[in-house]
This record gives sequence, structure tokens and C-alpha cells, in this order.
Amino acid sequence: MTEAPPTPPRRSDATRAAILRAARERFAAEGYDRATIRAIAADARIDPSMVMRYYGSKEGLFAAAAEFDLRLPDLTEVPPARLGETLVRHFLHRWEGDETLAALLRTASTNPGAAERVRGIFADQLGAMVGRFGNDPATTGKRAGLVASQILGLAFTRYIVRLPPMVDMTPEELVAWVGPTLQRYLTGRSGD
Amino acid sequence: MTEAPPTPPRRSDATRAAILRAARERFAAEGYDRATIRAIAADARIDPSMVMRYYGSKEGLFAAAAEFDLRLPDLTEVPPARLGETLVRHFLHRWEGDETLAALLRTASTNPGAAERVRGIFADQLGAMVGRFGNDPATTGKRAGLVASQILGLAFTRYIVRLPPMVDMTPEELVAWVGPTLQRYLTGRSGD
DNA sequence: ATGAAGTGTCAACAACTGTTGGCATACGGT
DNA sequence: ACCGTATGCCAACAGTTGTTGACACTTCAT
Repeated sequence: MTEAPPTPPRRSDATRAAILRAARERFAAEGYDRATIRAIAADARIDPSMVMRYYGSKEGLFAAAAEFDLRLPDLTEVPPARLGETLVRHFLHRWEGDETLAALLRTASTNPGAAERVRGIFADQLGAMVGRFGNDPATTGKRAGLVASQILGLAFTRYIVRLPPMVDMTPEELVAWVGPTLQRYLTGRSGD
Repeated sequence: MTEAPPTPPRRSDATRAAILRAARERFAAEGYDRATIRAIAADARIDPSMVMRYYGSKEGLFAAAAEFDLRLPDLTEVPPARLGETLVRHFLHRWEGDETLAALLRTASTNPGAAERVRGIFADQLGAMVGRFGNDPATTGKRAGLVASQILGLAFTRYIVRLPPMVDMTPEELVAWVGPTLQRYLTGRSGD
């Protein structure tokens, strides 16, 4: 798996990476439209034309920068009653350190392609996870959607809109409040 | 209160209203950046320069178009155990018919001013409502924030990202699932 | 009828955008 | 040492954007 690469690392790889890093920051902070190629190139200390050469277009750059994996943990070892709690903790930890999702959310608000990508991420990755539990298959889609609604609402209020109470609460407070919600969406029944 | 206006209605009022209607539609559908003044003016069948004359600037137009009131109902008559259910029903009904909030959410993702406005709406209007119940005042801010996180997550997944399960669920299904969540955020305790 | 204010159109501006092609330099295998 | 290729910068393009000012027509009180 991890053999020596057949082609030696090129000198431009560093530039490529610098562009990608700057792009993620700008996209996360300003969204797709306001993040200009010129600003990204300036952050990466290279010429705007290099961005085009390496990523083809702004859309290509965004596609490369918005690669995002929820990295859902293996939940088969978790006691079924603690699934919600575990999920919230995972998401909070996953997002505090990676601004890719903020970029994706900011852009998904106005860019159909990014919205499609968010749909894919949460339908596929979350849907697959929910389906792994023995729920009625007819409800797994809805359960995944509901989990996504609370998770994305958490992300939206805490990282995008920055609603003060949601920003100030500690991760453990959020786990204590939001965990039971996800738990009910995952294993509970409609109507409580 | 509702006397005859001291100044008779001007002829331009119709134009003003047409601009505002077109602006709300465009802002809701495309967000602040992608909604151009030229497109809005074309929708309203007037010249772009009229927009400037009547609203000063694009920001001024947005400020006028993004006026939004949650119109929270009087909840003092509602049985305390049905608060969550009532709230979800109200929000769904409030949003299906008014695209202003979609415009606000789309724009809040990238525009600091719009984000500030969303913060104000949900902190003030929701906070005031939550505070009206006899909870520990120390928790009212957090409770309002949590309610906002689930409500905005619902709006974000159903109206912005259009996550299929969230779009397909009927209002009553959503009430049955999300209602208990709000109920717990409002009157329950952390940790369930 | 007259003049001022209201209402609208047209053309243009300056700034900024993504994108392109040409040209210089540095690298790496021969 | 040589040459093709990789890497980088510069200048410019065509299109779009918010915004402005000049000019024409209408309304309406005097």
C-alpha cells in the first residue's frame, strides 16, 4: 500500500499544497463567490495563473479543496444507548480542526454543486451508518435526515452564524444536550 | 393608528414594491452575491438605476428586503407539554409561505451583516420567548440557542440544501419527530 | 400656462472577476 | 554542456459588477 511512489515527488507539489491550503481557508472564511482566485494566490504567494494551471478552473479548485469525509467512527463497539453522545462528540472533534466543512456549508448555501455534495456526504455516509443498525429500513432515510438536520444546525449556528450561546457552550455541554436528540433520532420512535 | 396617511400614496410606491418583491425572490434563490441588481431590476421591469435611487445601494436594498419577523405565536394558552410540537408547526407554516428567511440564511453564510441579523432575530425573539417560561434564567440563553440550532438545521436541510428525506417528510411527520426535541430543549434537562 | 418636483431611461464609468498566452528561468536526465 | 520540460511571473483579455450623472417625460400645485 504505502510503497515508494512510482513518480518522485515533484517540486510543484509544495505549491499545489500551498494553493490548496490557502483555498480551504478562503473558501471557509468567505464562501465560494467572495473567495477570489487572486486572493487565494496571494495567500499562497504565487501567481493567479498557477492556480489555473494546476486546478484548471475555480470550480476545479473548489472541488479539490472541498473533499470532505465525515470519518464516521466504527460504532459497532459502542453501547447502543450511547450512540448519540458518541456521534456528537465525534462531529465536534472532527470540525474543530478542519475548516473544510465550513467552506462546504458556506458555499452550499448558494452553489448548487456544493449543495449536491453536501447531500451526497450526509445521505451516503450518514445513511450507510444508520442503516447498519437494525431499524426498519423504511425509516433509515428519515432517521439519517433528522440526524443531519440537528448536526448541520449545530454546525451552522456554532461555526457559520456564530450564535453566542452555541459558541460559548463547551463540547461536553453540547454532548449532554444534543446527544439525547441524536439518540432518539437513531433508535427512538416518532412522537416520542 | 391606521388613519389616512398624511402624504397620499405616490405613484412610485408600486415600483418600490415591485423592486422589493423581485429582490426578495432573487436573494432567496441565489443569495446576496449572485443576485445582481441588474437581474432584480429586470424582474421588476425597471432600470437598474431606479434601485439605487430608491434604496441607495445594494446593501440598502438587502436590508429592506431581509426584514423578517418570526411572528412567534402567543404560547401562554398552549399546554406546556405541547410547546415543542406547537413551535415546529408554527415555524414550518411560517416558512413555507415566506421566502425572506431563505434569503437571509443563504446570505448569512457569507455576509457578516446578514449573520448579525440572524443572530439578532434568534437571540432576541426566541430568547424572549424562552425567558417567559419559569426556567432557571441561567439556562434560557442556552435553551434558546439549542432550539435555534434544531430549527435552523431543519430550515437549512429542507429549504437550502434540500436533503431528500427532509424535503419529502410531511409537516406532521416533522412535527412528530422534531417537536419532542424542542420540547426537551425548552423544558427538559441536560443529559435527558 | 409655468415651474418645480417626481419618475423613468440611457450610456458610461471604474473596479474587479476568471481566464489565457507569452516569456523567462530552473531543473534533471543525457 | 546540452536540451526538453517543469515551474513561475507578467500583461492583457473580455465580461460583469455596483454605481453615477445627464437627459427626457409626467404630474401637479400655482
